[in-house]
Amino acid sequence: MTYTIHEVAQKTGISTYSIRYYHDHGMLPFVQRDANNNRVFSDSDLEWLNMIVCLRATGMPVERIRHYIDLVQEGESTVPERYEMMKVQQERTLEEINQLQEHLSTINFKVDHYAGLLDSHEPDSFVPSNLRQTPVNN
Amino acid sequence: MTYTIHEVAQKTGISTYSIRYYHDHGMLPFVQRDANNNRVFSDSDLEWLNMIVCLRATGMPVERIRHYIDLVQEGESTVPERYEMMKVQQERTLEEINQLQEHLSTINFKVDHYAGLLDSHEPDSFVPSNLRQTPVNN
DNA sequence: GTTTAGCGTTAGACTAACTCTAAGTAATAG
DNA sequence: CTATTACTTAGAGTTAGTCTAACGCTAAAC
Repeated sequence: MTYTIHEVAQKTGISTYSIRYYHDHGMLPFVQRDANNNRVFSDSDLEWLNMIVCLRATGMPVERIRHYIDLVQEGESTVPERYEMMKVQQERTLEEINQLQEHLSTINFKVDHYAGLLDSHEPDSFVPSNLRQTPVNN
Repeated sequence: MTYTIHEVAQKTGISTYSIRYYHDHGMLPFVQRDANNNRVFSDSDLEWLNMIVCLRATGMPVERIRHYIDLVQEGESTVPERYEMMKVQQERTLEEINQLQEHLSTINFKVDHYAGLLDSHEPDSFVPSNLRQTPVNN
């Protein structure tokens, strides 16, 4: 089964711009061309693309991904380096998730804060008069 | 208590470049200048900076953050919009964490895969001869 | 049989959010 | 009094796209 660039974009949710960008930067070395010079994607190219998306989304720079893909093509002797790369990425991603969770709780706090403010200004809600007009920080 | 830009960079882990960038783009409207035109940061500026970092790290564009900070300065009447902004950010961050967790399991899989490969090539490990030299995909 | 619509191509301009460099000022140290 | 240090600004450079313009090929419409 083969796909046009637009079909790939549809299937993966990645823009055609990005797909061309990845291809042009050596991250999709197996993509073929048809008689009309159009890119032809196979299922295995889609899998590669998914891997690229995974690595990008977890913060690996394009240049590193390119290097990783080069390593894969060089064969089994590069497994140790690939292993190290993936362990680094694993660590980085765990760290990133932790940070996001911390940021999320900051945001949760803000949401609750604003919800409280809005609630206390609902016309129907009762607020003791000595609590109205409290200074709102932010 | 006040701080120089380098002290702030140290305290927060944000580069002086970024701090100036945020200030220049209206996201730190309360930062003062000393007689020598150098930026002077207060503890409350540090808190603002932390909020900026939180919003940036969870994917809010600089322009939106600026807008948020403008809203805060406009006073209580903008609480509903700020509430909506924070709820959007909350939702987006939850989504982002979920995606990262999915990507992490892809990476975990790779790590295990490579660990297995390395293990089976350890000189001391026993591998039945009919299992050696299996084709390594990637 | 031409023309026009549709999908693809490339080269290159544009953008966001930094990141860095260069050139300048002002206080401080020797 | 000069040298170093800490800051300033303007503007160039970088990354990872994103978009536009100009063009090619094919297929359907007139």
